[in-house]
Amino acid sequence: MTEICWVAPRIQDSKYALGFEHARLVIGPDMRHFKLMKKAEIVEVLEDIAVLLELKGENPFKIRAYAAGARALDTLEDALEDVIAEGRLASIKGIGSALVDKIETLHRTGELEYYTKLRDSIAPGLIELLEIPGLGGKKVKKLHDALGVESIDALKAACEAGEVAALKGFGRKSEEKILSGIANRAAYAKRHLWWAARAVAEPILEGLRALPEVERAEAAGSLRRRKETVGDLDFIVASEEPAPVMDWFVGQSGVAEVSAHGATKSSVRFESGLQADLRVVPPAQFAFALHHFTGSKEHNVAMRQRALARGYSLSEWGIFKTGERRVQDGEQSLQDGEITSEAQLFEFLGLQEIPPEMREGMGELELYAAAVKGDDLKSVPRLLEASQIRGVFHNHTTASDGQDTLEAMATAAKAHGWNYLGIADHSKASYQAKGLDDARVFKLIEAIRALNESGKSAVHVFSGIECDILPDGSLDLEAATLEALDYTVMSVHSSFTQSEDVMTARVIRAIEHPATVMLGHPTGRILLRREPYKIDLQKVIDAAIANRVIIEINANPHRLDMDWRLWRRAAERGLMCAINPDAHDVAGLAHYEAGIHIARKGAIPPEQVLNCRDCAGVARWFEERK
DNA sequence: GCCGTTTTCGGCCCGACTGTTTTCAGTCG
Repeated sequence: MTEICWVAPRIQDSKYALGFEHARLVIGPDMRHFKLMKKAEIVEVLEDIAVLLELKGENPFKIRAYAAGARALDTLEDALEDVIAEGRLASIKGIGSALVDKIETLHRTGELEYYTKLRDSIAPGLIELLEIPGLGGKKVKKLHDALGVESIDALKAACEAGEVAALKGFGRKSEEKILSGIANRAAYAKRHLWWAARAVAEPILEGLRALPEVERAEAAGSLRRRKETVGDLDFIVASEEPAPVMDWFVGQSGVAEVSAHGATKSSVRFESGLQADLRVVPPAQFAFALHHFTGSKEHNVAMRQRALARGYSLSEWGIFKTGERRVQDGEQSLQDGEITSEAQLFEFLGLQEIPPEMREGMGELELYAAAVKGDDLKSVPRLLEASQIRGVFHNHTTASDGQDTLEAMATAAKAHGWNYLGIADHSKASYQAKGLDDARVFKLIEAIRALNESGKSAVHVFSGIECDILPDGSLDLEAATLEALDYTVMSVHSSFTQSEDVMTARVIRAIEHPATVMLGHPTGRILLRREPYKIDLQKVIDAAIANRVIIEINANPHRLDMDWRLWRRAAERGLMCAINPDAHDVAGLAHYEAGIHIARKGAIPPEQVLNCRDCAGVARWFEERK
C-alpha cells in the first residue's frame, strides 16, 4: 500500500506560534477508494498552504487569506456537503472564488494539484524551523537560500559553525537565541491545561496587585477567555510607574529567561517552558489594553473592522478618528476620554458587552449587535453562572476507582453549597477501575438509599453508574440493573481504534437504549495527550436530541468533552447538558468550575443545564426518562 | 487571495520589541 501523508500544523490561538499537533492522512492507492474529504481535513490543507506560502516568502496578505479561509471553514456550522450542494460556499466571508475551487476539488477528489506541487517544492524540515522562537517565514527562507539549511539539525550545525551570525540580518545574539530555542524546543511548543495555567497565574496576579505602583492588574489572553488549553500567560497592569513593575516581573523566582524588558512590555519564560507577558499601560488606556490582549486575535480583527467602518481606528492604546494620531506623553487622547471600561468600548461600537468567553471570532459581534438594535433579544446568549449550580453528576467513590467514600463525597458536595450529588461508579468491563457487576450495583443502590434515609447525608445522593458501552454498542449491565438506578452515564472506555462508522454506530446504539440518561465524554480525548477517537459527533448529537439523552460536559480539566465549539449549535437545537466533574476524590469536585467555563463558551442556556434544576426537578427529569 | 456606501483596484488591524541596523525589517501577539 502506498501512503500519501502530510504533516499539517494545527493552528490554535495565533497563526503558527503554538503547539504543532501532527495529523496524518493516509490515502489508499486505488483512486476508486478515494472518499470525500471531510471538512476538518480540508481545513488542515488550507492551513498547511498558508504555512508553505510563508516559507516561500509569499505576499503576507495572500497567506492571511488562506489562514482566514481555513478559519472560516473550520467555524462553519452547517454540513460542508450541504453548503457545497447548495452553492453557498462563495457566500461565506473570507472564502472567494479561488478558495471555492480548491475546497470543492478537495472535497470531491481528496487531492489538490496546487497543494501537492507547493508541498513538493519545499523541504519538509523547514516547517519545523518555524517552531523556533524568533524565526518566521522570511528568516527561514533566508537560512535555506543562503546556507542550505533544511532541518533543525542542519540549523544547529550552522549556528555552531558561526555561519548564521555571519549572515546579513542575523548576528551573534540571533545565533544564540536560535540555539537556545532548539535546545528548549519541546518545552516552548507545549500548551498547558487551563487549570494548570491558572494555578501559575494566580500568585503572579496577587504579586502584581500587591505592588504600590499598580492601580489595577488582570490576567488576559486565552486564560481569561477560558480556553481549554493556554499557550502563554498575559498580564495587563494599570500604572503610571512601569519601571518597578517590570523589574519585579522579570525578577520573579522561577524565571529562566527574559526575552523582553521594555517600557510597556516584558516577557519571561519560566523553567517549565511557560511564557508570560506583562503589559503596563497608563490607567486611562487600561480598558483598551485589557480588551486587546484578551483577544482572540479574530475577535480583535472583527472589532477593528467594525471601528473602521464607523470612522475609527482601534488599538490597545485607544480609539481614534481615522487619520488622527495618538497623542504622546500623557496628554489626554482624542476619543477615549469617556471610555474607561470594556463595556463602554463595546457600547461605543454599538454592541452589548461581550463576555471574554465568547470572544472567539465566531460571529459574536453580530450576535451582540442585534441585541442593541432590539431585532432579536433572544439572540443574546444568557450565560451560565456558578451560583446557578445546585449539584453535579458523574462522580466516583471507593466502590470503584475513587479515593473517597460516598459519605465524604456527600459532605464535600454540601461544602460547595449544593443540594444534591450524583454518584456514577464504573461498571465491570472497566476491570482496571474495579468496576461494579450487577450484584454490586444493587448493593450500592441500597447503600445510597440507606444514606439518604438515615438523615445523615449532607445532600441528597442520586444513584447512578458510568456504564461501559461495549465494542458492539451493547451495554455492560443488565437492563433491569440500569432501570433500578436513578440515572445512567454511558461511556466508551475500550476499542478506541474502531473506524468512524463503527464507533458512531456503537455510540448511537447506546444512546437509543431506553435506560440511557446521559452520554459520557463523547470523544474520549485527553487534552494534550490523547486524540479524540474517530466519531461523527453531528450524528451522535442528532441521536441524543431525538432520544432526549443528555450529553455531558466532562469537567475534568484534562477532558472538557464535549467540546464547546459544538455546543453552540447543539444547544440551539435543544440538546440538554449536564456538568459532570468525573471526580475521583473530594478535591475533584472543584473541577465543575471548568465545566461552567465550557458551558459559557458553548452559550448553553441555563435551562438546558440539568445542574440548574433543584432536587425535585432533577428527580422528575430522571423519572420521565423511564 | 479577499473584498467593496472609498466597489474591479488597491487596500488589507495595529503597535511593541529586538537585533542589526544608522533608519528599519522581522517577529509576535
